[in-house]
Amino acid sequence: MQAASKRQQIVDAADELFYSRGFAQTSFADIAAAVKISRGNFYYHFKTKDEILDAVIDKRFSERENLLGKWDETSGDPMRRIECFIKILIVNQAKIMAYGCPVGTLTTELTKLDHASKDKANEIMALFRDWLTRQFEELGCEAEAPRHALHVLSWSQGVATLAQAFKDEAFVKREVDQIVRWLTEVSDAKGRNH
Amino acid sequence: MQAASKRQQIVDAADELFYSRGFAQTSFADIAAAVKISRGNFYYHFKTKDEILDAVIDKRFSERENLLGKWDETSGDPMRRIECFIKILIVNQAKIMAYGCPVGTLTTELTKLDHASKDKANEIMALFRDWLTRQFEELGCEAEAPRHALHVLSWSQGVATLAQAFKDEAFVKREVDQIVRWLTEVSDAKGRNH
DNA sequence: TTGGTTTTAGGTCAAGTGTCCTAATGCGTT
DNA sequence: AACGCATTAGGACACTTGACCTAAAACCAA
Repeated sequence: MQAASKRQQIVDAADELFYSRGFAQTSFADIAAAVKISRGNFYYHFKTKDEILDAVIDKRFSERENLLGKWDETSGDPMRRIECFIKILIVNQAKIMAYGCPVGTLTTELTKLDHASKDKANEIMALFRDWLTRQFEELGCEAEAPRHALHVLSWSQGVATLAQAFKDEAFVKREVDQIVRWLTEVSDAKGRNH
Repeated sequence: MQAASKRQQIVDAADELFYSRGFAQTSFADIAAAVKISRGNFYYHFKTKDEILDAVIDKRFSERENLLGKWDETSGDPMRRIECFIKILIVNQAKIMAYGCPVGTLTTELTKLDHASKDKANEIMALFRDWLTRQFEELGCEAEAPRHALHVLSWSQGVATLAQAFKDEAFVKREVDQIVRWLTEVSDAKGRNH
């Protein structure tokens, strides 16, 4: 009948709302209204708010996992792949300028709430970190790979935060270009060693 | 009688709580309990929650303003001053790893809430940006000064975000060293032009 | 049609929220 | 001692929250 199951619709709506308003500031009623169901029906699908949060985190995790996996397959060059990662800042610019990075803002909020699922949310960040580490390893950076990975991740998080604060499109573009240049330097430095 | 006025005590307590738990998740009762006053007495000092928020933002702003001003006076070298700014990440490491950057997390939260005082909070970030711009100008970077300022600010925000996520002390130290090295390069490049 | 499962609507509940009021208390000045 | 002001306590209010229940509706297989 319906394209997506009601449960999936709820998770999708909650995902959007948690992103745009924050987890704590999104109520059952908000989500229910977004999916156009009653609050009672809502309870049928999810017993607690934390249950929805876990579902949203699971969704975000697997979506990111799929995206990274696709990049692994489509572009043979690890350097290209890291570039893809960085370019998310451009692709999702509008949303990032409005609500920040979905991953960064969620981990920050859940940590402040000292929420039971904060570690689970952090795993998305760790997914990025580990994927980036693998890319740098393939690039020939053995010992430096984990450090480079954190560097790129940190860089992009900073750009997202300031993009939200100042809404400066040129700044985002500039920083992305700069990361790519830095990436080229790292890659070239490795190339000279072979 | 008391060292600080009751009003000041309330603002201080609210400042701490807004930082550690977030604005929306801090209730009147929380603040009242922290200062050991009744909720009714609370209303005598502040009529609305937004009024407290504004007072907290004012406090944070002037505190940062004073700190930057002190650096302007004590160290004659703009390069030293920017270094001081970056080293906050080390000085406040414990709190940053627990709650993130006080300025960054507040602007993020208020933007998501679409709160009336979000612009006011952003002014603290702008204060940093403008101060950094002046330092880079003094360093001899004319046209690049605003760009360098945003770069340093963005860098530090990224480090704060990841520090909170991964609690990796070595990472923070490494990134701080790296910013200082980058700073030296920028400064040296300018030095050659004279 | 029947019967059973899935799904829905609507209402209730206790707890907590920001806001607001009033009465009482302390305290310094006269 | 008496007055006036600043400060405090405690409760009331209207409202929202997540959680929970029950009964009706929709659906589907036998």
